[in-house]
Amino acid sequence: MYELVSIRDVAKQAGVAISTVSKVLNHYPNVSDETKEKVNAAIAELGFVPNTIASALSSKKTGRVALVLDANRHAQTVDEIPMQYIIGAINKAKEKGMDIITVFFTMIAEMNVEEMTRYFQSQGIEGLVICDISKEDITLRQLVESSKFKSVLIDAPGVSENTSSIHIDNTKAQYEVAKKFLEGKTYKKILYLSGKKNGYVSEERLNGMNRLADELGLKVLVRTGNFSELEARKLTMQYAGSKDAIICASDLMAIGAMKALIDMDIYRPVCGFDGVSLMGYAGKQMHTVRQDFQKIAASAVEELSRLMEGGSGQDIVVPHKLIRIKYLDVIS
Amino acid sequence: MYELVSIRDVAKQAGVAISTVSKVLNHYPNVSDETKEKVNAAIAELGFVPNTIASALSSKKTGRVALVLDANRHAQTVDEIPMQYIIGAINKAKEKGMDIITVFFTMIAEMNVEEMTRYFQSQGIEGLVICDISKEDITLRQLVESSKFKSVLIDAPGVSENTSSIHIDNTKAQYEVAKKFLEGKTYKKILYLSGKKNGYVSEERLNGMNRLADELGLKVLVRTGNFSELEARKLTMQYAGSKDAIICASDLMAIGAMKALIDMDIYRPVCGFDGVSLMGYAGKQMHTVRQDFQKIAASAVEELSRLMEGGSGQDIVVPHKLIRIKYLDVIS
DNA sequence: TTTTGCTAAGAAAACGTTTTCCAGAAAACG
DNA sequence: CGTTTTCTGGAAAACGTTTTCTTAGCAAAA
Repeated sequence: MYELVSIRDVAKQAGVAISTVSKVLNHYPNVSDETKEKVNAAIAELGFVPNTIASALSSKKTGRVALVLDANRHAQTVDEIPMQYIIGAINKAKEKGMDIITVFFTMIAEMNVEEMTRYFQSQGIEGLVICDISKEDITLRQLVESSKFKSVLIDAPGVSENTSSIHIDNTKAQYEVAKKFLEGKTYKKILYLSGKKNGYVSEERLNGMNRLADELGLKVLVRTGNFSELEARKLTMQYAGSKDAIICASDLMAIGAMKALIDMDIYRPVCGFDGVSLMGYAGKQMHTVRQDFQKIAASAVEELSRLMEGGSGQDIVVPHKLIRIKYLDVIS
Repeated sequence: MYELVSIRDVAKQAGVAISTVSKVLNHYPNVSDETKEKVNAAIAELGFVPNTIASALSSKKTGRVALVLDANRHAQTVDEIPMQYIIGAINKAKEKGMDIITVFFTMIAEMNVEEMTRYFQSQGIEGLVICDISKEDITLRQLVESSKFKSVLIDAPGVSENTSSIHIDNTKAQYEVAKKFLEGKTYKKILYLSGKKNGYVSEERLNGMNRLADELGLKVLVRTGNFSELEARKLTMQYAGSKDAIICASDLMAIGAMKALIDMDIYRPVCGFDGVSLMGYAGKQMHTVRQDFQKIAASAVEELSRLMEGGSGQDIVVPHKLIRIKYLDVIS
């Protein structure tokens, strides 16, 4: 590191004490306009930028935040959602003067709570944005509940003094998109490809589906597709023959289903969920739910910042949109 | 931050001086096995983890590295390459005890060299992995050449004492894949969709294409597709009618070309470049060049670490593979 | 005039490490 | 047995900030 100019140099240049420079830097109240100006002039002249590391050590505030992403997700390289989370989080963090450290589940999978705590603490991490935690990620859940860090959970419940939750209304969204999908149709026998067993969003979406089924008197066969394209493909091969339509808890599964239908050479309408642009490449039109993942991640960072400033946790529901996705939506 | 236990506590527990603990921590030579054991016992007992921030301040070594990604890239949400870079870099960094800060071009676009330098320095960043810098990114290039940081350029030239370059042999790869694509065929009139004007890899690939054209006596019409699907689509619409085949400098453009051909309802064989799995979703078979982006990014971090330890820059050529991509390659 | 209250600015300790330098003991040497 | 060398461990300064405490100065109140 080339530390060219320090607060010390600024102080000398401006003819004031180090502490005074620091006060100007941190917008302390008790400093005269005159001194402020002198200091700012010196800062500009010397091209001083505060050393965030020293500042972090002294103030015990790092502004560092970890974005924790599911490992399973990027196993499927076509899954664009994690990247959207990253972009949204990083941009907002920049705006807020925070630093995002991206961490994958796999990196911390073998750790227990104490180890995780120490790992994050030694890195100076003060808050966590956790994406898609499931009921089975016990250690991570314990970490969140330990209240050692402020955290925001994307797509998982868990509001407390130190924890907020941010998500769309999955139940409602699944209900609505399926309803629209079925509107004016006479499909009764539905194959529903659910997400993960013990996944929060999966259960909510399933609830939405069930509610609609009750309302419309549908016969719904539920199978767990694990959010996997391949799994959806298999299940479609197995069950689609005797069904009227297929409703999926994710677009990736919808693609798997569509590909299977093509291979089987039968037609069944398919309904998706997520609104990923990959869908456009399957070359089909389809009803789905559009989530703005970048915006969700940005809101999560914003919320985390609020928590870190002393706010207490809350449940945030972001709006979704029902769309009909098609090729031209994507490339234009 | 909850600093539970410091080196001071360890020292007290082990009955040695602070400096001794530090020496054990950093594997200094002059410490007896007996003392080492005492210290390690104390560390284990207290669950001590060194505070990386204090360590960074004191040693003036942060181990922080910025991964700089092209802004244009993620405008196309289906582009999976940046995510592959991120995964590869982060995993290797973890292994090496380094920290990756992901930075997008857009964030630093409006800065001049001095500002960029200060920005990175204030963040304690010691090295850069820069992806896809082009000839027009003058400031970033100046930053690299300023030698204030060690850097590794992915897909761009620029070897010096402080800078390494890592890339496949684009010229050769383009030559080979096109040759294989044309093998046994009689296509003579080729539409070549090149990448960016002033892009390093684009020029290299074009050279490879030209070499083959000379060799085989092909008539090649070169148009700049800017690595954009939409642009490739337009160019295909415009020129494909009078050509025998289309060779593209990226898979994304190949997809654009294919979609256009479908819309035009004519058949022309298409050749791609990159081997992205998205290709599988276009539902076609195609010749292309497979690059392992995760591995490339991992090697880049490894190389950066070598530079930071005093090694000097070098040019690293990683191998590529010629493949024929198809749906099942992707989902299974 | 003396006291009180207030503001602005400086002095200095602290944050948790690393690293240089030094002292003492033990070992090697003549 | 005295001298030098080697080895181990400790003391203390340093890294660049923040923050608490103190003081000087001055105006208002008594």
